[in-house]
Amino acid sequence: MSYSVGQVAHVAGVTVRTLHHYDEIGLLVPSERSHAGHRCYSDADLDRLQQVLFYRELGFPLDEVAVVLDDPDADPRAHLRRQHRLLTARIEKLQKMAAAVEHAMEARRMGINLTPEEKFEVFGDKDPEQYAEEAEQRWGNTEAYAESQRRTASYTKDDWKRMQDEVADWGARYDALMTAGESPDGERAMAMAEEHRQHITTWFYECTYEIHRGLGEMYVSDERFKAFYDSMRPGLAEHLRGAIAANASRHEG
Amino acid sequence: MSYSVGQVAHVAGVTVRTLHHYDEIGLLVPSERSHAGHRCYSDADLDRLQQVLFYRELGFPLDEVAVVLDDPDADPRAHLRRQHRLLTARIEKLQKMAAAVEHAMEARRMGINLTPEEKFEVFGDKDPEQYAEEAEQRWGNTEAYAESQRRTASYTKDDWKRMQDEVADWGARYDALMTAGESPDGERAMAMAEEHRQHITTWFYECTYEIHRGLGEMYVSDERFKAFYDSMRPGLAEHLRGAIAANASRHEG
DNA sequence: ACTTGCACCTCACGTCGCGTGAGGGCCCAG
DNA sequence: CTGGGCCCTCACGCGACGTGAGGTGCAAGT
Repeated sequence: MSYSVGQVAHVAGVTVRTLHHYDEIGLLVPSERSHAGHRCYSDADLDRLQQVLFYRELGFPLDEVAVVLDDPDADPRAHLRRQHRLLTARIEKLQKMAAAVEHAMEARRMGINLTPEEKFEVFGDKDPEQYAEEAEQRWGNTEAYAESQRRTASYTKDDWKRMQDEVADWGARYDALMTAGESPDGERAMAMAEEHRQHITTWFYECTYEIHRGLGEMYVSDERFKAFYDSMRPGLAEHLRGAIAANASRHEG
Repeated sequence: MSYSVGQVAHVAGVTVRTLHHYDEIGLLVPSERSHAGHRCYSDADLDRLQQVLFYRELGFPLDEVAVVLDDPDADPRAHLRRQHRLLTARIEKLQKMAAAVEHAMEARRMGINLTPEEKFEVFGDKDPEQYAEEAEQRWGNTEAYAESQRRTASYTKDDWKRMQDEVADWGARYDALMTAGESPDGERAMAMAEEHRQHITTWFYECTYEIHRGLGEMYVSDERFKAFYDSMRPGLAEHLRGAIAANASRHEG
């Protein structure tokens, strides 16, 4: 029961050259060679290959992979545990990136512009506060942006305007709704929340209820978003958050 | 308001050399040069850099990044949408990998061994059925494995045995529980489910209630896992699934 | 018996995305 | 006028393979 390079390459989804390479650098040396000098991979070799590919997938350089795999006091259980940790960490990171993208989309939708630092927060590889002071010096005051940013905001023309109109119309109706004393978890408020979600979905991206709920929270936690909504009517951000949450609950549950 | 290479490198979390490289290959050419020949990056350049880094992060080769960014009929909205799609796809893939790792852990825990194909399913980059017939020829019948696999299963010795004993003990008590006619959502069954979860957590990895629920489903859907549990007592797999679900519900909600 | 074909082998050079100096210029502080 | 700091342009190196080029072992068709 041993497999040739071609067979291994096939099931593992790698090229033959890759297997040759791993042999060359000693990362995965087939446990046997046939009479004709052909590489013969055992089941144990396949197991090792699987581990190699796993760590490679997560961005480990091959020499480090060799180190972790050849560590004598790491049994298979330890590897599985480690892999599970790495995966969940990775997933979390991507979810943060996704949240950042949603954040950026919302910023566009409202014509709010982000500072350079915020734009790169997606890749959150540094302490955001650490360089805060330094950034002030480097980048000057925020007003400088407000202008330069407002220009860049205009790079979609017609439909950008149309979309803004939709938002304004929605805002006016939400204002009226609040004047009428409607509760956030009332039918009409939820309908407005749903319309809000639809607006995002049609103009930007598929906004799930889960995402929508996250946005609702952001509208009160992020000052600029709060300011944007409260400019339509004081307290609207807070009210909307409730409506979004109520609307999400009834659709999810 | 323009930034030097050093400043840009700092906020973006890349090296100066990287920026030089992107300039060389025409991927990100700073919109201006200072009197002394120094690169001056504008806000728009920063935006572009952010996009570049984003697609790079997701594994795009730089020339393809150039293509998507220079596509004239792709406005910023389209990019954000695309990025969101890519991220969610990526997250899903990682979650499947995590599920596969959990699957592998369960297989180890029970001494069930997987076929080579199954081991590489983690990287699910091919249609599993497409090569099914071919695989039969290549790998021979499953009985051949059953043996060769059983050997490899022995590569943790002492504590592997101890763990097996724990499982056996638990099985005997679950058997008794069923003989007593306990319901899956009864207190005692839930306690056994919780013990089951704890067993996994102490021996393998942090088994959340969500993961546990997934395992419960697998115990009835995957033949070998079902066979393993039903070998303790017929119908145990099904009963356990219910107990796990009930136990998860009371802890989550 | 012969060749055709396939899957394997070993060099060995090419590519991509940078890392890492080497050698030099601009400008401000001491 | 001499450092020190940040910038510049070559230009070679490296990791993880891709991509032929040229040769071997073996089963199947003519």
